[in-house]
Formats: sequence, C-alpha cells, structure tokens
Amino acid sequence: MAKRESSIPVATLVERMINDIHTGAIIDEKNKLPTEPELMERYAVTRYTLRQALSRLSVLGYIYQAHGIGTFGRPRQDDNYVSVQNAVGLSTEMARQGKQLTTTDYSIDEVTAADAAFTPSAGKIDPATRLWEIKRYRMLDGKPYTFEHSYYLRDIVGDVPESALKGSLFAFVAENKTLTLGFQDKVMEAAPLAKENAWFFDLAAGAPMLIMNDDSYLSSGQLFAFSKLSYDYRMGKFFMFTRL
Amino acid sequence: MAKRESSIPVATLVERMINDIHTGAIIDEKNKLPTEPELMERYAVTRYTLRQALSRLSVLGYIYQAHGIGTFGRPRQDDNYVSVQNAVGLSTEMARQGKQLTTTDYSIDEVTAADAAFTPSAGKIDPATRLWEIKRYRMLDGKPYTFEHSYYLRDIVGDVPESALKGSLFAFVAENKTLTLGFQDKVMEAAPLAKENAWFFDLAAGAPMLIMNDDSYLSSGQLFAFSKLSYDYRMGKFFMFTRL
DNA sequence: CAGTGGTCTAGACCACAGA
DNA sequence: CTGTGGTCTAGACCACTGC
Repeated sequence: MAKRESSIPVATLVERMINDIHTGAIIDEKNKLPTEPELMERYAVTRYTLRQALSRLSVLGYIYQAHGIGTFGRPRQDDNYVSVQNAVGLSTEMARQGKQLTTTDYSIDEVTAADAAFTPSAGKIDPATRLWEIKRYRMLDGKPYTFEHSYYLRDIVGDVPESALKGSLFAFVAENKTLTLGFQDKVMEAAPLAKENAWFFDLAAGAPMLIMNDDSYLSSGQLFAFSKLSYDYRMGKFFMFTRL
Repeated sequence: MAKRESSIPVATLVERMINDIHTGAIIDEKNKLPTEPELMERYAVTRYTLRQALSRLSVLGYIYQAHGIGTFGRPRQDDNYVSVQNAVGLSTEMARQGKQLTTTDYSIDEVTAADAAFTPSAGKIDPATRLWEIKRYRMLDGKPYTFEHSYYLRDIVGDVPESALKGSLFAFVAENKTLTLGFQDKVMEAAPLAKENAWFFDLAAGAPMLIMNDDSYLSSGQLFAFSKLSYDYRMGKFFMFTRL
C-alpha cells in the first residue's frame, strides 16, 4: 500500500547534509563521505531521496561522486569569490563571508522600457512596460565595490521600500509571498570604466570593469527585473562549479 | 518481477528532446511542451526517466517547469555568447555557431609546478608536479580573440599531439578513453591587458580583458589541468543560466 | 474541482573500480 | 569477486494553478 512513513523532505536533507559536511560529521580525513546505503540509514530516507539531495549538493559543488569509488567532499570557494550559482543576493552572500556591503548612494525613478538605458540581454520587452529604474553605489568593507543599474517591472514587484533600496533588493522580492523566484540568465563581460562612474571607484576612466548582466524571471517564466552590475576589477571575482 | 522493457537511456532521451525542441516538434506556439504523461507516452519512458531528462534540460536552460502550469521552452543564447555551462571546449562551441576558431601561434614546454606562472585558483598542487606549459594565441573569424595560458599534468594526459595543440585540447582529453572528465572550478575576472600580449590584440596595454580561470578535474577528483584564458573584452562574453 | 508538476517509496538491474 | 555509484521501473501521494 506504500504508506507514507513521513521521512524528511529533500530540502531539509540538503540543509542538514551541508551542515554535516561543514562540521565534518560525515566526512573522513580523506574527504570521503559514507556510502549511499550508510547515508540512507543515517538520515532515514530512501535511496531516491538521498540521491536527489546528493545531486543538488553536487550541482552546487559541495561534493562529487565517483562511480565505483565513492562520494567526496570538496572545498567551497565562496570565501574568496562571489558564487554565481548561490542565488541569494550579494548582501546575503557577503554577510555570510563576514563582509559588510553598504549602499552609499542610490536613486529610484519611474521610466518605461523605451527609455531604459539598456534592455534584457536575452528576450524582448514591450517598450511600454512600466519600470523602476534603480541605481546604487555599493561599498564592500568601506571600499568602492560595485555600481548597480537595474530595472524592476513595477506591475510585478509593486512599491519598493527604502529599506530594500539600501539593503537587499533580492531579499525584498524573495520574501514577497505572492512571487516565486524562478531563474536567471546571466551574461558576463568586461568593459572600460565609464567617465560618469569613475568618481566612485578609485580608478581612471577606461580602467577594466567586470560586468554582470542579469535577467531575472519568476517561476512562472515572467521577467521581473534586469540589471547590470559593474565591479571594480580588483575586488570582483566570480566563482562557479561545472560538471563536465 | 520488474522485467526490463529496454526503453531508451536518459542521455539519448535528452539528445532527442533537445532536437525535438529545436525543430519545434514538441513546442507549441506559446512555447509550451506537452504534459509529462504525454511526453512519457511519446518517448515510451517512465516518469522517472522523463523527469531526469527534463531536469537536465532545465539545468541547461532549454526549458523551465512551472508548478501547476506546465513545461515551457526557452530561447538559448548560445548563438551570441559562450556558454560556461556547455563544457564542450571552445573549438566545438564556436564550430556549432558557425564561427571559425584558429590557433595562430602556440608553444609547449616542460616545467614543474614550482615554475608555473600561476597555480590553480582553488586547491593546492605539489610543486614537483611535472606539467606541460602551453600558450596559444587564437583568432575568431580572423580577429584576435583570446590568449590561452594553460598547464596540463604530464603524468595524467601523456603526450600532446600537435593536432590537439592547433585544435582542441579539450577534445584531446575527452577522447582519451582512459580518462573520464569530471568537473571544473571556474573563476571569472577582469584585468588590464599585459604589455607582453598587447601585440596580439588590437588594443593598448591596460585595456580591459575578460579572464576565465579553469581548474579541470577527472571524474575521480584528480586535477589534470589549470588554465587562464584572456579574452578581448569586445568579443568575449559569457552566458549562463541559473535556477533561483 | 481537474490538471499540472513536485516528492517519495521499494525494489531491480547496470557499470565501473579496486583488491 | 565485492562494493561503489548510475539507471530504471511502477506506483502513490503532495502542492500549486486556474477554471
């Protein structure tokens, strides 16, 4: 009859396992994790659930699995770089690393897509779409770090409180219970520092900038924001993990 | 007795589905795919297998699934940018886009890790490790595109044929039947163009370069190469897709 | 409410690595 | 040969969306 034995859900399992990896509870001196049968018993889940969790950990770079050998933990590089995969927002990511991200200057204006300085990297957008245009200058541990130029679809995100403008726009959207985040397209490039932003960075116009363009979508597939972040090349480095 | 009915494996299914998405065979005018039961029947696979495939397509950005609504196709941006997720090597990726990647100048030398110009972004390496040091200048459709500086572990990859040096080092390793590719750590950054490489690019020293550092591992977790690719900022843009 | 994708169970067989 | 992870089946129930 396949009665539900009420085991823990995958998301919980993933959290627990990340924690147990960090504390070393399930990693031996050779970075090896217990075998799947052992983990199944330890967490009281079926193999399917366990492997769902292992798969997520593996995508995030916490572990890798070697066929016929075993499962191994991996050092995460989040401490030195910004992970492009952990979509938690810059503020949260930096807070986790014990670094302080502050917004020193910001502006918000109402525009239509036709008047925006740029458009989403992928996809199209109706020129009549009403947008919030937000510009933010942000410092990391007191040093100029990034200039953010972003557009949010007004009809979707509604009013943006000042606390979000100073802090985390990402958290503002994520915590809105009527919206479910879906996915992002990201385009990374380098470009010379523009004159109008040179004052903020300790750099001459024309200096290298690392640029990240994000198009953000809800889980329904609806675009809700697109943005361009320019990082001081000396401070901004992105990290990611790929399976071949 | 759960007899095997010999349906197709996931990898095959993924290929077929990508194809059927490109040709429009399983996408309607609203970009919607058939429901899971319909796809199960179409491809004659169980739900598990189907969802494994859908999951991979979704990670690669071909589709997204909206709970309670349906599955939808997405435009891929591979035609305009280099995808950091499709790990097939630059040569193959460009060939697929109908662009010509040529190596105009290259060198290969024997060094030890102690003498290497840089080390893996993550992890450590024994200074005594024997390496191939490879430098390549590569053009895209006749224009200066990227300078590649990479190190391959000699004891793992063995001798590197000249054809691989001129063409695809990635394919050379991938086609070696005794080696199984595993994963990569990637660190992206921007930096000023160094004087010694300015001659190759049509740029002055100090111009922005987009830089990709790769540490490549076998499926056993063994490092086999680490490299640094510098792209002309006007031509090199990276694309990726993330689920939030 | 009906229909969609999301999670979970229990069990079988396959393929690779190493002693 | 044994133990590891990889694939697959068949079926159940859960959770969200829109009518």
